[in-house]
Amino acid sequence: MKLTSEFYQRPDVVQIARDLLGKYLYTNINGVLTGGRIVETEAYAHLNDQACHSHLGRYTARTSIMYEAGGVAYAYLIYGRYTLFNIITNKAGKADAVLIRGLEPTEGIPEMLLRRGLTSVSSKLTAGPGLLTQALGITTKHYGTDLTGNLIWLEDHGESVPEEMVRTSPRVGIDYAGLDAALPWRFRELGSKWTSPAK
DNA sequence: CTGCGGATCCGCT
DNA sequence: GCGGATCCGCAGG
Repeated sequence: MKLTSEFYQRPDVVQIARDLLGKYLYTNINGVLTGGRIVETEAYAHLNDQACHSHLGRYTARTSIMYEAGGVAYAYLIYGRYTLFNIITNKAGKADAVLIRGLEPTEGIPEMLLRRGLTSVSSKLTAGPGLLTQALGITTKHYGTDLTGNLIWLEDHGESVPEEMVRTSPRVGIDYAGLDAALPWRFRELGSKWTSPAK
């Protein structure tokens, strides 16, 4: 069943990031259904989380959508090249977000391969926040899309992810066959800035 | 108006 | 392991 606004509007963004593991993300772009199972997410908390775009509490062209009630898409361009897809959570005015970092492809694989310019399924298909958006056809045009609608949405298939498989906070992920690259190389603590790899 | 740096990925060494 | 690609949001003057 489709996730509802009640799911997205809960106050604990880390818990939502955790709960999103094992859920399914779908798009229906130009009549083509594509989707996959979520295996890695990352929580961004509104105030006092220096890695979060809304952490200063400012309302700008890019961050305005973050202040809407949970259940809308925040998509933005990074490095002039990749679109990243976030789910806005919490109540209106509480600008939390969850970045979707990794998917296990399940639906519309031929179309996703086409969009990615690949010929066979591998970790190159959807193991990374900038890769899965390309596979799903998500662009910055989808900024603000209602996730309870029929363009981009999430489903609960009743699958549970055992706690011992989960690495957590604020980045949460599970290991699984075929997408080893989904798991991280760098972390930050919730509330901190990014730790630059080499700079 | 200008300048800077980024929630990334890929290819080359 | 490292640099480059290639936009744009945002801050500062």
